[in-house]
Amino acid sequence: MKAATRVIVTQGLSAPTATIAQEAGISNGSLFTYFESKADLFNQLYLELKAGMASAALQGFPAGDDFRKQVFQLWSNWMEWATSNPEKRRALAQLGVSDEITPATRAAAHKTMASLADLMEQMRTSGSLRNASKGFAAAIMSSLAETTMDFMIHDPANAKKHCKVGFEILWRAIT
Amino acid sequence: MKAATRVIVTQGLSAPTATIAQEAGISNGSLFTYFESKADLFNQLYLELKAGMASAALQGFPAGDDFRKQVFQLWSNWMEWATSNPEKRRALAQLGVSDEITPATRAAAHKTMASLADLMEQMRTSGSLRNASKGFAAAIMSSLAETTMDFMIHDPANAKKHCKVGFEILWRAIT
DNA sequence: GTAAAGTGAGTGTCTAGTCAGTCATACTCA
DNA sequence: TGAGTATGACTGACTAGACACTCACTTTAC
Repeated sequence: MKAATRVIVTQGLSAPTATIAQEAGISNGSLFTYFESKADLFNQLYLELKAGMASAALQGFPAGDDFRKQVFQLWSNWMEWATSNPEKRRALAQLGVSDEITPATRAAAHKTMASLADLMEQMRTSGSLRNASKGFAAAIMSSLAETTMDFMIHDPANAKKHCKVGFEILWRAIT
Repeated sequence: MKAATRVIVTQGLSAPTATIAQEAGISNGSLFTYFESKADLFNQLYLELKAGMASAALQGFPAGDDFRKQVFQLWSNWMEWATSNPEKRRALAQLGVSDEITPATRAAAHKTMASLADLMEQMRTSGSLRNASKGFAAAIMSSLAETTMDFMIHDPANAKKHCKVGFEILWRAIT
């Protein structure tokens, strides 16, 4: 999985399986004893990365704290994950738009993010996004997060600032 | 270009050039008298689609009107373009993440959107996004627009509502 | 001694791009 | 007027290369 992530980042999804195998230190043949096909590898990887991202975002979530602090904690965790795992994020971006990823895999990935979705839903209903539909509100929040991550990674010198500004935009959108 | 757009939407960027040629009603060989390579075709198409999108967004821009109305006009135009050209948008999304599109093409595309960027910059400096960097603010606005488009296309029954809600979120973000 | 894991050359398939030749068109001039 | 001719668009069979996946065989682990 790590090897595939690295190779996808540098060569894209059309990278030969042989390259992935080499990067993993195994033969091309061996790869197919672990994964039925290249598409299967991609689907499993997508699922693993999504699950890892969600669990990182929810790490050490403060239960009783006030709402703004909770949301900020979530935001910080998410940004922390993104900045310390830029490769995973880039690979995920590529996999996400690939048509090799089956609807079933996407559905499974969505399930692993259920807690995250619940929290977003809570944010939506409690503020000015309440007129937005559930999915739309979640998508808006995700896209604000994704855009902020892009800029933190692309411009690390101002990462802290981007993180804060991004959060303020989110907060103004949801309250 | 139209044929390529249609084929990319249904088959992705890995569609054979022969399929694109067939869709255009010409032979595979002919295609290469108009485009040096498959990548060249993709780059030209990307540029054309981006330019078309920008010009559609700026169509009939009201010069003297009050600022909120101006921004809303821009927003409406953009959403109108997206909903009446879902194929172009989907093709653009695929091309945008492809590594066949050269940095030079991306730069040229950026240039064709200069007026749009100017307007976004005006929005940024005049409101609460003034703490955000220029690029970051523009990216946030674009991603709000893109997400809204996605939902308008995906859920046409509520398109009008999504359009309005999306604009309100943008307006709250920039004022 | 045996089962499991690993190997990598080989196979079948796919496709971008080529090129030798066809065909439609516009123009010339007897 | 229309046969001849030049031009360049168009054609599609073909080539060369790439790559996912297989399988007969080797190595390792216990």
